[in-house]
Amino acid sequence: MVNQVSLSGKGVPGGEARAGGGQERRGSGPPRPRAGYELPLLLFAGFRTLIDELHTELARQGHPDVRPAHGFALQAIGPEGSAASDIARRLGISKQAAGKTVDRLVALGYAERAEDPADARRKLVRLTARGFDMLARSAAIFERLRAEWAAELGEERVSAMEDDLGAVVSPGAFRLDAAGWIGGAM
Amino acid sequence: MVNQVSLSGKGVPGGEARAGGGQERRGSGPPRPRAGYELPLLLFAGFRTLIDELHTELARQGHPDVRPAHGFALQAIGPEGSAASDIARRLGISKQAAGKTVDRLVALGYAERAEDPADARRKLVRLTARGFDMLARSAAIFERLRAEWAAELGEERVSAMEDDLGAVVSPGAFRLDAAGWIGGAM
DNA sequence: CATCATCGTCAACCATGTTGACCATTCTAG
DNA sequence: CTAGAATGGTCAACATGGTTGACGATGATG
Repeated sequence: MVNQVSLSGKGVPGGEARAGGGQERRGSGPPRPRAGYELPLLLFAGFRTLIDELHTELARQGHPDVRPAHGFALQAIGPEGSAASDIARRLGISKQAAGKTVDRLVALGYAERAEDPADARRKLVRLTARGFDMLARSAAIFERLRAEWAAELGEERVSAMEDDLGAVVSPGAFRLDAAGWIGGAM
Repeated sequence: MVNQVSLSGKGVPGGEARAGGGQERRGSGPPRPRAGYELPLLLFAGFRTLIDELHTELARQGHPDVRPAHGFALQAIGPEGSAASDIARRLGISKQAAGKTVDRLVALGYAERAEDPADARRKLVRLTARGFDMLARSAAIFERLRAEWAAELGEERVSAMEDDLGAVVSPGAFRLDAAGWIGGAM
């Protein structure tokens, strides 16, 4: 009755059949489309694969305490620094939540707060050298991971995936408020 | 220095240029690959787009209180029902957390607990009629969403995306423990 | 100058995870 | 058969990352 996800096995719906190369796919069976529920799972699994590898590698390079949510927040701060309420707007969360996240980043040594001489209400949040280091390493690691996918699938297939996703993704989905989105109060 | 995500705009990296059709992409500029950080963002945005539309539609069809995490949990219970500790293993979370999630699903009317006659320790968690209804509607909605993507991009492009993701995704990433993964204690 | 908007923060709360501890039950070796 | 180990469920305490509501301090504007 219900289109049940193949859990309880490890069950990548079509993934275990071709772990090695990347050439002879599509050509065995009939071209029946996959079940609709597999697409979101595959997208999430792809995202998660990249993020997990990123953080494994970051941990190896001296950033063991960063969580995915922190990376998003660091991106939201930006090289120029931001006020907490700007961060909140960019992440799509309340300014109180942004304040707590900044607290956490400060505690981890990735950001610091400074007074804004132009406006005594604001407190500018800036990346520390460690924050910049983390961001630079992240960019390099993402570059490497994409290159690995391109080596496996072919550059034009990765580009096609990016172009296609860019075409169908709703603009609102391109927000940084990944954390708390899944289970949260939406 | 740092490969900064284009936030603070709305900034789908290459998405706003082609919101309508899906034909004339690839052919304008040089084929320089996108920056590596865009791929995970696009994958997540794709996932999120599908899930957001699913829940918008579910809300319209009489399931306004379901969260993405609940869908995962219902899938983990399965049509046959499961013990809480099985659910925990499938979701990759502690049995205590699974118990709380089940509490929530029971409170929402999607699941119920029953004694297991064969083992007095176990308590079988089963879907209610409402739970089955939600799962069936989810499957139908996912089917429709995939068809929309196929209409926009072409069936072979969607299939290619699925095949390619299936090929590069790490098996461990295909888990149902999406909730809490991003910010959590990993 | 009075009013209103904005910035940051405090407090209380919710949802989801985590460990550790515990009891009841079942399985398994002797 | 029984003693000990595994297993299943739950309670309690805590962390994290959200939420709303309230509020003081500051800045902008009539």
